[in-house]
Amino acid sequence: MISETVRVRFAPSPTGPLHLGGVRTALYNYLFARKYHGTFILRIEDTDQQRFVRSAEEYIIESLGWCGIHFDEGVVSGGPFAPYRQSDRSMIYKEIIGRLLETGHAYYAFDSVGELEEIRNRYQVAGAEQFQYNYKTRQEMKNSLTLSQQEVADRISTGNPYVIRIRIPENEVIVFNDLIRGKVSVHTSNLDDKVLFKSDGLPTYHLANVVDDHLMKITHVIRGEEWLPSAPLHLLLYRFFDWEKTMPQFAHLPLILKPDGKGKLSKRDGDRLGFPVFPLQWTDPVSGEVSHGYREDGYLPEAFINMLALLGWNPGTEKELFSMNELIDAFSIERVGKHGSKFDPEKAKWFNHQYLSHKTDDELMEILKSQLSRHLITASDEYVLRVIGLTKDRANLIGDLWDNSWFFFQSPQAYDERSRAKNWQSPSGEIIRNFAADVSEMKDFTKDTLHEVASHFVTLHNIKMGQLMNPLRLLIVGSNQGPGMMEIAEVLGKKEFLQRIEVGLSILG
RNA sequence: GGCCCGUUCGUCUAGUUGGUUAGGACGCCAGGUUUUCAUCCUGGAAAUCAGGGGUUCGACUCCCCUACGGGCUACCA
Repeated sequence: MISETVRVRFAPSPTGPLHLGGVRTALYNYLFARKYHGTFILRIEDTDQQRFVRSAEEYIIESLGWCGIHFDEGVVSGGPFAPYRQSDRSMIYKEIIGRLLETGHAYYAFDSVGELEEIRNRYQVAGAEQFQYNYKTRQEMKNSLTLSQQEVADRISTGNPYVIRIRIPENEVIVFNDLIRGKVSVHTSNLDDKVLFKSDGLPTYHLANVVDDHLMKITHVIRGEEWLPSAPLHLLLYRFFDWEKTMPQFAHLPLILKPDGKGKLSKRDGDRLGFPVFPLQWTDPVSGEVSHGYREDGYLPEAFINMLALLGWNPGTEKELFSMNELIDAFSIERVGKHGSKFDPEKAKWFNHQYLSHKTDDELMEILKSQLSRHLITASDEYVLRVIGLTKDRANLIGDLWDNSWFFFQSPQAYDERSRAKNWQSPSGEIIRNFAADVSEMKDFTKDTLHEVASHFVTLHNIKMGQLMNPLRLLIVGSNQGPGMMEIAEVLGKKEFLQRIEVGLSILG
């Protein structure tokens, strides 16, 4: 089925940070391209100068790079179809739209934004159906269909702002085959005469997208479901330009929905429910507002990608852990689901836990060391490695490495109130004091010998192991967390161990 | 409102020539391991396959209707 050389593109609009859904769209395009040994292109669709955000393009590139999604052609590396930024291609669109004007498939329209708004209002007040600039209404509007040729020429030459609209044919059914949904059909009477060229001299998405996909020899358009309703318009454009023979195939991806409630996932949901919606942290250049990112929140890119890949696609097997190469191998557009998926932040955490626990101790050591340096702590590799061995199973996020092990590197600054209330009883002080005395006699300070001493101690004093261990942990760690008490003690060493007890006793009694 | 798309455990999903005890995963619950908290292991609850009609010996699988959900309906993408 896929015989020709595959060329696909990811074509984001630099209006802000790329969110989860955008990353997934990029990912599916990337997997598809790699799977068929095709070319993957990054095109920047910056035809909206109102919403343009300067730092967005850089953010998008950095995000996808972090994810391991790399481009063969595009704004970064260039390529045979440069330029890849639509604002740098405006001459191309300007020239090409002339063909549609000549063939009568497009026309000039002089109705101002204000006039249009007024008409929409009038329709609404009258309780009529929503106003559409279409075959029914275009005869009553100010455009090159209703105005004399002379007046049109005059208006243009005197600088009267205008747009160029497509002239949607009447009474026709547009049918196309979507790779994910199968046959989709729309009657042209439901389509409106969309603006192709704005009065600012730049094309709209619809025109630029079709022109560039054709010029860049795109074979498959894999994009979000929000484009499905306008796909028939795009098809018409291919026909009017006489590009139908090389028209790409379409695949419309279902959307990613909010975890709770209804609607598509938005930035607000992340803030509200406490999970990142963006791959990287984003600082809004205007408001200065900072949004969380998966990278900064401690997710591994492999985990993030794996999670995203399975949100809307599945391999048909029970395997769920996939490296990028495995994804490329297993991916197929036919196995992308048709319906939207609610995003589950808990599952994202689970994926991260999986990837973290599959890392080697050496890899984790490097990560923890970088966290240590941030806390101005230095420790030998050997020591960090021992700590990793004891704490790595407990981490979900990268930050947990430090959160679960900081007490190996510094003594507790405070004693957790709840642990204290639960584990520090009146006899605790005396128990610990006596135990510390026994420990100070020890020559061989290992977890095994400590256990022996502890067992002996609890038998002798006729107490339960917990009565010794729990308060001990409180003094050593500061709360009721962490790996086995004696394992911690062994790593800490006798001197540090006894010192923490001494300090703790002086505070808690 | 109109148009388009969709609908299997709470969530992500398997189920592709119609015949399955409707499978897995996350989460949840219980038990085990443990000196704590996690991890880990074992087990469990959890879908009348949105509802109703057909077609058929037989439908989650095919058709129709309804309901519900989502998207679009800008000189935004």
